[in-house]
Amino acid sequence: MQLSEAEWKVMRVLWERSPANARDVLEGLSASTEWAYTTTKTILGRLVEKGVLAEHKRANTSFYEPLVTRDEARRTAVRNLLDRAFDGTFGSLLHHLADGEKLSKRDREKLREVLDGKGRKGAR
Amino acid sequence: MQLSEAEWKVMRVLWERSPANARDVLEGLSASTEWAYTTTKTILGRLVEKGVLAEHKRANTSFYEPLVTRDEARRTAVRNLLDRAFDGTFGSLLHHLADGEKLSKRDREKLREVLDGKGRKGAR
DNA sequence: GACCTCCTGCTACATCTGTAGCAGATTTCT
DNA sequence: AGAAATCTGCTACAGATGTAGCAGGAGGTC
Repeated sequence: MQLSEAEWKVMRVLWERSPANARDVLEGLSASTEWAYTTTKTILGRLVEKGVLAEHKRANTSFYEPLVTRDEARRTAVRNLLDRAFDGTFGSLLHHLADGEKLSKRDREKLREVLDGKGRKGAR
Repeated sequence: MQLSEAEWKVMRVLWERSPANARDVLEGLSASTEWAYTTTKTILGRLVEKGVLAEHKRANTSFYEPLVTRDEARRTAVRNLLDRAFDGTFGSLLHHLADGEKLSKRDREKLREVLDGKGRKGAR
């Protein structure tokens, strides 16, 4: 399930604190975005339609909750990038990242670290 | 400059062999796509408009040539993914890749290799 | 020179995405 | 209860994207 830019914004908030209503999301976004309340609602609606969010009402208000984890969404996004721009292979992306992108010393260290298995969490 | 799915497809062909005309591109795509000739033309036109391709005519036919390198386009695409889905930081993506994604032994080796600076080309 | 083929420029149109307004129902405050 | 604040469901609309048709001009063929 591909997410659009605006959808990512909303999801980011909901992965932070979930069940949340539209008002909560709008506030959670306030740093990065200046949306009308209804804009938030529209995106939330589309996400529900896409099956990415669950919606349940309490009183007259809808509360939303992710049905996919952030990691799943990320995986999909990476997969998509791979297919579009990197021959569909990790190798290609990895090479690009490590070779071309301006990784900071920190990033390199960090990456080496995870590669070495430190910081591994529940090896999938 | 963000490229759409269809635009990537066309660019892929042109990065392989440019200058090429619409017919060439269509043929270069034939493996992955079953487009009408005019579809190819439309995308080519949009890419020219976006300033991603140069177009010059010989006789009554247009030939196209990339104005951005594949690497530049990839960089932009990665940056975009980062911003959408990974807090805008490499660290986040790297961690996701190394930790979560199912990297093959080969990929891990390769990654470590590039990290170590082997296979470095033109260390910008 | 007539004809067939191919190319271009323009137009079209459905879907997706970003953004938001409006009206009516519901809740809350006083 | 009446007013004020909210929420929801629907509608709208412009720009991007995917996909392609059509008509007229240019070039090659016999």
